[in-house]
Amino acid sequence: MTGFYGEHSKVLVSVDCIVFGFEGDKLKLLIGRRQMDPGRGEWSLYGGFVGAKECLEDAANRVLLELTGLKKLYMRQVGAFGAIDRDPGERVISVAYCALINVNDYDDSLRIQHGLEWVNLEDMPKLYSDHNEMVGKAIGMLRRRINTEPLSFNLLPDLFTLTQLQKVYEAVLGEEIDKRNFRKRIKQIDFIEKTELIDKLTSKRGAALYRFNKKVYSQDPTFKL
Amino acid sequence: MTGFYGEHSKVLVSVDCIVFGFEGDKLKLLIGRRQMDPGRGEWSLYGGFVGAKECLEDAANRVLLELTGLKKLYMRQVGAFGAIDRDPGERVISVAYCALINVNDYDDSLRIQHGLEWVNLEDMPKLYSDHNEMVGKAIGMLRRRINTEPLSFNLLPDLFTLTQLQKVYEAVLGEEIDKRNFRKRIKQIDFIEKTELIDKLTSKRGAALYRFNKKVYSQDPTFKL
DNA sequence: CCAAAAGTGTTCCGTCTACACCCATGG
DNA sequence: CCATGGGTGTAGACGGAACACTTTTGG
Repeated sequence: MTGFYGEHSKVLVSVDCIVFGFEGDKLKLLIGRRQMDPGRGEWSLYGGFVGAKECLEDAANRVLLELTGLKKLYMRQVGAFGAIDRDPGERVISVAYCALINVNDYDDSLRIQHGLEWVNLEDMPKLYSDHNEMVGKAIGMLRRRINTEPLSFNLLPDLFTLTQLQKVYEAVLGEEIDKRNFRKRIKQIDFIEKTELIDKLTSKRGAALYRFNKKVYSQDPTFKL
Repeated sequence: MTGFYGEHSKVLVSVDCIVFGFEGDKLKLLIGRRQMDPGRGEWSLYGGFVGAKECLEDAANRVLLELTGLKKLYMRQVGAFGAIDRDPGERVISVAYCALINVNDYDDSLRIQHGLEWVNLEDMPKLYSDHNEMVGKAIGMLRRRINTEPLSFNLLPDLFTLTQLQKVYEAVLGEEIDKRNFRKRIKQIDFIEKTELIDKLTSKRGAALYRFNKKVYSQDPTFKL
């Protein structure tokens, strides 16, 4: 080790992934029973150590890929957590990342293979170490950003109905929204496109399917729901 | 070292402090010439390594105390920066913290002793490594939060005039605000108290001095400017 | 034929914005 | 007496919130 800063102490750095999904009308969180000591058997976020030649985002993406089989997820840093004894095993500073996935894209066998479960956010149990705090911060971030960043589409299939979209907003914000007002606002957003397709699964009458148009969005990436 | 996670690599972790002040009608940033290799002589934020027995907040507070002689500053985590070669010397993951100080409380001899300068934010030079990115993120945070968190008072003396307060808002948001509208909104906020005192320094007529009432705020810590 | 979800407009109220003049005082 | 910054109110525009009924169709 020939570093410039040799005299200073080094610490383990990990990433922990807060993976949100959406099903029915509930926000879900992907957690598992911890499979190593200390804390074996406790509910926990899924994480991993940051490699010597790996940047934080790469580490988070690696862990997410391992976990979901999915690349290019929506992912945002939640923050660094560095209390001395946050990990009972040894000092570990962890950087939390929040990812949003569409549950339909998710290969359930991977979930089972890793011993993971989707839990409703409102039923979240006590998690290992400071993981509850990480989840809390992540939700706060989603709430603050959902009206100014196109988050919500990451939780839905490519084609979605307005009712589904509204349910996502309601689940993230934790409050009911008036249907007519919601749809009025959506109509003004030009990167949410109505398609000719109709979804007949969730209702007898059928509902128009919409799509997030990334190109239109990137031309004017400002909106306010 | 008898850790549970012994096989994983450890890295140096530092904190970098983004210190904002306010003077006249400008936001200022405290930076200095880097006094060690690599990068000696480049403009840089002030930072320090995180000790083995020190949590991130403590490290940031230690560095800020060293720098300003002040405790209990308003301080928020900006985020973790972990690109592999972000530091040309050796791998260092850095957690950036943003602090707001009242320039009047600041002992200028400490500034000189550390070779630091206040620069206007708009004249910010190229900084060492990814420090410009840190500052950018910090400003974004301030802008998003200034209307829902009582930030602004940290940049002012205990007693301040409404014009001073407005200048802080204008500097942070980077836009002019209508004086009458601003004062109308301030009047509705009950934790901003008018005192009987009058400031005769900045104007001939004299301006009423106001005060942030922490107790009133803590009873109802929600507002919206 | 009925249950279940989709779809659709209007009114009201409160909030934000634009805007210009008088006041007090030190020098 | 005048230059400087302090202080004040109103009208019009706009956006958000409340609110209920009709449509379609599978079972």
